[in-house]
Amino acid sequence: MKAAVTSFDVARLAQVSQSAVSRTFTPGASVSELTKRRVLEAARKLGYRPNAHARSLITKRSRIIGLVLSQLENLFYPVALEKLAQRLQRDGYHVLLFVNDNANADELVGEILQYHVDGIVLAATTLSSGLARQCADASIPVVLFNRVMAAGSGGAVSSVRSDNVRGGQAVARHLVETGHQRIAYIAGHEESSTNLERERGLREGLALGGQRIWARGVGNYSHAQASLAARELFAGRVNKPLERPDAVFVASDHMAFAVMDTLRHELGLRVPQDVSVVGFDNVPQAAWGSYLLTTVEQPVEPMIEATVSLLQNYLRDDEITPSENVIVPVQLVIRASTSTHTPQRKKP
Amino acid sequence: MKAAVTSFDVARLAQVSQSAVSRTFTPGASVSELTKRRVLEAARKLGYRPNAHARSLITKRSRIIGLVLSQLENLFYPVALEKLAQRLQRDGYHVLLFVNDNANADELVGEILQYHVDGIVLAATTLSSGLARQCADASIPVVLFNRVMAAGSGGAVSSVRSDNVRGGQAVARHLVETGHQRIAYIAGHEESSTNLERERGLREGLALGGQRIWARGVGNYSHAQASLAARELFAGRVNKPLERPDAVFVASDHMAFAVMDTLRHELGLRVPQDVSVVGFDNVPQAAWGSYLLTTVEQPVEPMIEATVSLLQNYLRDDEITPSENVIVPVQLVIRASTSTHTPQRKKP
DNA sequence: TGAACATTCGCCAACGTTTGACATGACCAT
DNA sequence: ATGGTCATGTCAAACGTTGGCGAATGTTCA
Repeated sequence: MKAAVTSFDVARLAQVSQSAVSRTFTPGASVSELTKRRVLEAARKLGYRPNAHARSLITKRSRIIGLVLSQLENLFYPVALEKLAQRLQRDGYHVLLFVNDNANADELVGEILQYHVDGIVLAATTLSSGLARQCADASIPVVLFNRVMAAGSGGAVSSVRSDNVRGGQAVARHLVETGHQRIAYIAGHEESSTNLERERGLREGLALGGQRIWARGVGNYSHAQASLAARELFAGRVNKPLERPDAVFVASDHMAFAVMDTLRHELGLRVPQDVSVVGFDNVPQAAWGSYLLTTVEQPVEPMIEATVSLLQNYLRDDEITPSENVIVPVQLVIRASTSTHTPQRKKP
Repeated sequence: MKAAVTSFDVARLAQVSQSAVSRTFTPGASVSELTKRRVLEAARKLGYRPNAHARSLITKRSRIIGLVLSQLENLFYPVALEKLAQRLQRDGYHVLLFVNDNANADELVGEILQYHVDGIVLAATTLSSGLARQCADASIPVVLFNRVMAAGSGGAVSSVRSDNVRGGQAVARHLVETGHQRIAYIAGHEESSTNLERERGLREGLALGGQRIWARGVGNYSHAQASLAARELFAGRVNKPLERPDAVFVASDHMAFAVMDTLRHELGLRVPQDVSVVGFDNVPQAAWGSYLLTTVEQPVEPMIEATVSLLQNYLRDDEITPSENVIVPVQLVIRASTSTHTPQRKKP
C-alpha cells in the first residue's frame, strides 16, 4: 500500500542530501558523526532499508550466491545447505535456491544468471560445458560441491569434494582386516564422480588384500532402489551363508539405511553378525541407535569452508583464476554395523 | 572479465531499438514475429539474459520469495523446502533462503526486506509484531508455515498449518482404543503453537476416554533432548511395567526416532510390546523398516499448495488482504510402533 | 485512390542507488 | 589577510531495464 521509502525520503527528514544517506550506509565512506546519527535516526523512524537491487545494479555485486541442489531426502544435503547458508550469511551473502529433480541443471543455471549472482554452487549436479563457459565469460565463479567435472570439459569450474578414493580404500581395508571375504558394492549413480571414485577406492583397497568386488548392485542414491538392489543381491541365497555377501559397502548412508532395513526386517539377516554394512557420508542418522552405521565421514564444515573460500578468492580478485579442485580428507568411523571377526575365519 | 551483455548490445546486433529487445522478453508485448526472431537470434549469440535487478527496480516485483527456516535436520523441513522451491519455480519465482538457528528471525527478515521480496514464508519461526507491521506497510505478504502467530500480535500475517489438535485427538483415541492406560507426552518447544496444539489435542482426546496425560517430558524438537526426556521418563522404572508409561506420544517424528532408539537399544524395552510410540509429521523415515512409526501425517503437498496460493492472492491484488489461517486436515497413519492390544487388558 | 484503422517500433523518462567531481567551510601556518 | 589542507557535503551521471506516447508502417474497405 504505502510506497517504498527511499533514500530521498530519509534525506529530506534528516535535512541532508541523498548522497549523505547513501554514505552512512556504505561502510568506510566519509561522513561525519553528526550527520550519520541524524540519518540513522531518520532511517529508523521511516523504516528505511537500502534497495538491494538498485545497489547491485550499480555496484555489480548482488551479494547473492546461487545454489542448485537435489536429493534433499538425503540428509547430507540439507545439513550442508544449512551450514553453507549460515556461513554465507555471516559474510553478508545470501543463498538463492534452485532445486533440480530431473537433472536439467542447465536450464536452472540460466535462470540463476538473470539474478547476476556473485557465485554459483552446484551440489549433486554437473553443468554442461556450454553453460560453464558462459559463466566464465560473465566471470561468475562456479563451484561444484561434492562432485567433480569430467576432465577437459572446458570452463574454469572449481570443485570441492572429499577424498572418495581414500574413503573407499579405508572401507576395503577395514572389511578385509575384519575377515570379510565376499564383499559386495551397491553403487549410486553409475556415472557420478562420487560413485566412480568410491568404487575405485574399494576396488583398489580390495586388490591390496587379494580380493575383488564379489557382487554388485545399483541404487542410484535412492532409498527405494537401494532396497531393491539389496533384495536382488541376496535373492535365493538368504539361507546359504557361503553364497551370499558377508559385507556390503553402500555408496551413501542414505542407501545404507535402506539396505540394513531390508536385510534385517525383510530378509531376516542379522547385521553385523550375518552381514556387515558400511556407508558413506556419516549423516546424523548414522549415529542413531537403530543403525550405528560404520561409515566414511565427509567432513561438512571443512567442505563448506573450502567452498566459501574458493568463492571469496574469485570475488576478491574478480579476475579469471585458474580452476581449483579441493579434496578434503575423510575418516572411517567404525560403529556397530560391521562385525569384528577374527581375521581369516575358517569355513565351518 | 568480459563486460555484461546488455539489451543495447543485443539491439545493436539485431539492428533494432533497445525497446524492441525489452519487448521480446516481455510476454504479451507488441512485437512482430520478424523482430522477435532477430532479437532472439542476437540474444542467443551474445548469451544475453535480462538483468533481474534492473527489471525489478522498475517493475517493483522481484519474483523472489524469502524463506526463513531452521531445524534442517528434521526431514520435514527439507522435504517441504524442496516442494516449495519447485512449486515456485514453476511460476517463475525463486527462493531466497535464510537459516536461523538462534531464533533471531527479526534480524533476518530485516535483511530479506532489502531484497524487496514479493513475499516471505516463515517456517518454524515467528515474527515480532514490529516487523510484521513493517512488512504490512511495505505490502509484503507474510505466511507462517507450520506455525501460527499468537493472537492479537497485530500485522496481517497469514498462516498455514495442519490440524494439530485433531491430530493429537486422533492419537489419543487410537492409544485409548488399543488399551493403553499410562500415556506419556514428550513435548517440542513448550511455547510453539505446534506443540501447544498437539498437546491440547492429546489432552482432549484422552479426556474423552477418561484419561489424563500420565507423564510428560520436553524434547524441544531436538533429537538429543528427546532421548534425554525418554531416559528420564523411564528412569528407575524400566523393570516395573506398571509404573512406567505404556505409550509415548512424541511431538515430532524426528524426536520419536530418538525415543524409540533410546527405549530399544538403551533401556532394553520392546516397541511396541512394552511401550507404544507415536510421532507427528510422517516424514519419509517413519516408513523405514527400523521404525515403522505410527504417526500423524502432515500433508506437505496441500500445505505447500495453500502457502503458494495465499502468496499468489496477495500478489494478484497487491492490496491489503485480510490475514487468513489455513488449516489442512491430517490423517493418522498406523504402523507397527503401536501395539494392538485387546482393549482393557488386565493387570497380570 | 484515399481514408480509417491496426500494428509495430523508437524515443525517453523513470526506478533507487553509488560514486567521482566539485564546492564549501573550518582550521592552521605563514 | 592570504593561501593551503582537510573533512564533509552536494551534484549529477551512470547502472539496465520497462512502458507510455506518438510516429511510421502496413492493411482493409469504400
